[in-house]
Amino acid sequence: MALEGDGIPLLSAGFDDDDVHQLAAAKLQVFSQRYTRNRRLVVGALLHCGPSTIAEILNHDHALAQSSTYRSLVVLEEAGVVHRIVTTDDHARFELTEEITGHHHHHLVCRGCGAITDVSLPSDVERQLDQALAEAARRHRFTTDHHRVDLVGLCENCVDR
Amino acid sequence: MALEGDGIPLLSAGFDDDDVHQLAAAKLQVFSQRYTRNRRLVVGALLHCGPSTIAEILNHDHALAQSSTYRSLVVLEEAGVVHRIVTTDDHARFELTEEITGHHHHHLVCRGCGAITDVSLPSDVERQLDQALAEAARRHRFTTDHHRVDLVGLCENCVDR
DNA sequence: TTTACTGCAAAGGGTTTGCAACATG
DNA sequence: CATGTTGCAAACCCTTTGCAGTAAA
Repeated sequence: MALEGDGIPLLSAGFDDDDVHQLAAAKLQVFSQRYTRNRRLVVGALLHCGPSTIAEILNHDHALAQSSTYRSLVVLEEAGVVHRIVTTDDHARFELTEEITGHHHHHLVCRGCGAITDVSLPSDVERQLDQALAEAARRHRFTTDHHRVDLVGLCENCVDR
Repeated sequence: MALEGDGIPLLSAGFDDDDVHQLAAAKLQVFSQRYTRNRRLVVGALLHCGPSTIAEILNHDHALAQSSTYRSLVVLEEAGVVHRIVTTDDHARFELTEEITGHHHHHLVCRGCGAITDVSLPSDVERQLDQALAEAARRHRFTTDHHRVDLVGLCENCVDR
């Protein structure tokens, strides 16, 4: 199983690729959607490559057609299997949702190469932040879906170029 | 002067529109760029409307041509006068930078109408978050430009529709 | 008066969609 | 078999760019 840089498993112990696929299938079923070969390939690519652009997904699996991949991602997003990551502004990136991976995390967004690295914060910081954000939302009568904490900058490879 | 919902002035006391324009002109001058009528109009629109899309800027000032506005925003962004906000995925949004407004803040991003509301967090939360993020970046040898903390959800107007 | 900026219109490029063929339950 | 899914190619739409005319230092 893939391990994250912090030593935190991307998936909790016992979660393997099959579990992810089963969970994805179950989530699609709720929306009366089939877990087809293409959709499985897309999930497989994300499982294998982490946060990826469409181009990276297509490149990882030449069996996938571009338009179908876009359509698969729409369905997978609606079902809560994948999540669209907003980065700087070029290509869209997708990753498996926390509901699938069971792992809350944030992103280091490289403005050089666009790469995204997952990081997690100490749980006490996360908790305090959640409270402060909830309070801010309440003040503005804002209904929160999720929060987004990103660091924008340059990754190790791009910084010395 | 425009006041923020939290009762925190968007600009520190004594800052008025003229100060913003002077500061913008100074920042452009560093890059040998002129603070022209168009660029002033764009800054004026952002000053008046807050985080805005190109369409909103054009709508606010019918004297502005679309292509010129795009070009103005590129120059203003390079000079550190405006900042591109990445939201869900439709149109780009722009706001005046914190260097101009002197006010660190975060965003409530409405996935219904795309509206962006500025909020600020208690300084102790902000400080603790900064430390945790700096530590995460260090672990990954990541060079941070800035952090981004957003709440994604539905604004007051969009929630009951 | 030189250099940078503007505006129109056309091109670019990631994403979406129409439609006929296909596969899955 | 009926319905949902796929793939090709064309359409979309926000954004960028070429170029001739204009304004700013």
